[in-house]
Amino acid sequence: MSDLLERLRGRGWRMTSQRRVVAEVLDGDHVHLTADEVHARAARRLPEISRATVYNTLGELVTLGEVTEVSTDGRAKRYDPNAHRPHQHLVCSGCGTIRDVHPTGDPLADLPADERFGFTVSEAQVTYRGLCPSCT
Amino acid sequence: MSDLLERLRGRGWRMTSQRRVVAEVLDGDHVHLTADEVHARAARRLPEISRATVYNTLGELVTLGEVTEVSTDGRAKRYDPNAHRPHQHLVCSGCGTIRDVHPTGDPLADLPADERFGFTVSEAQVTYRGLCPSCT
DNA sequence: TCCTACGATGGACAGGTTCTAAGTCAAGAA
DNA sequence: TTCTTGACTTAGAACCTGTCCATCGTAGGA
Repeated sequence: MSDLLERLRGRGWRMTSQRRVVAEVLDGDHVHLTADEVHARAARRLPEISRATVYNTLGELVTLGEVTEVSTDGRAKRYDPNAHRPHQHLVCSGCGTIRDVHPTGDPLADLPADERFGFTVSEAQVTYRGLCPSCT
Repeated sequence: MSDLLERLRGRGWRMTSQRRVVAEVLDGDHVHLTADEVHARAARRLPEISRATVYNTLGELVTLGEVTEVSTDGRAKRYDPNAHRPHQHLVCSGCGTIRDVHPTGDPLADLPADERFGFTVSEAQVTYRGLCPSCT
């Protein structure tokens, strides 16, 4: 977990108590938290942390490539700290639970040149949807 | 384009001028409009149409399976009138343009049983991201 | 033509996120 | 160590998207 803090420091990040707490929250359980959940967990350790700071910090972490944004429904974005190992997401249509999954094959290879319309395609995100065991 | 109106009438839809205009807007250019853009275009023909009506009508069209919702970023949902031919989306990270694409292969088949965690997986959405010719 | 249930209206409201102006502090310089 | 400064944080307002509600209007059958 200090890995992340080390990397951030190495990139010249000014280390404040707020940023440290946000980074530690994300680096803890590898679940997919909303900004509000991150704020709630951070506030347990640093009660006066403001929402704006959480949003700012999350935005910076995304820019730095340390976490990725996941927006599976139209509701709040979720933040995925597992940005270094490529993976896709499996979402329960019932309760919204998200799991990281690792499909075989490369979806990028499945998009023929004549379906790219001159785009420089760099990424393929796959979202699997279904019902989890408890919602079935 | 009257196809859509015919189908809706056939399903017992009560045809009002508002619903007609919304359906026609969607059935016009096959682009992916936000609810607000649909409202703006509809209002060019029927200035007093309200936002609530546009949201209601779009929601009904989604329920009927005539259009699908697409949320590629965390921002406004977009409405895709091309609901009858299965396809995926190619999104420009620069300007947000969305194109329908038809990859080969079936992403559902690429998710092994031991990566399904007991879920009943029913659908796989693929979002390709990159830069369009004008944003490159 | 008349009725009436279904649809439309607009304004309030709510959740999520971004912006702003003012105050605070980490970290390099002296 | 103390000073300095610009980057960071804060609270709250503002904004955007979407939903809800009470009331009014009208499509379409009798």
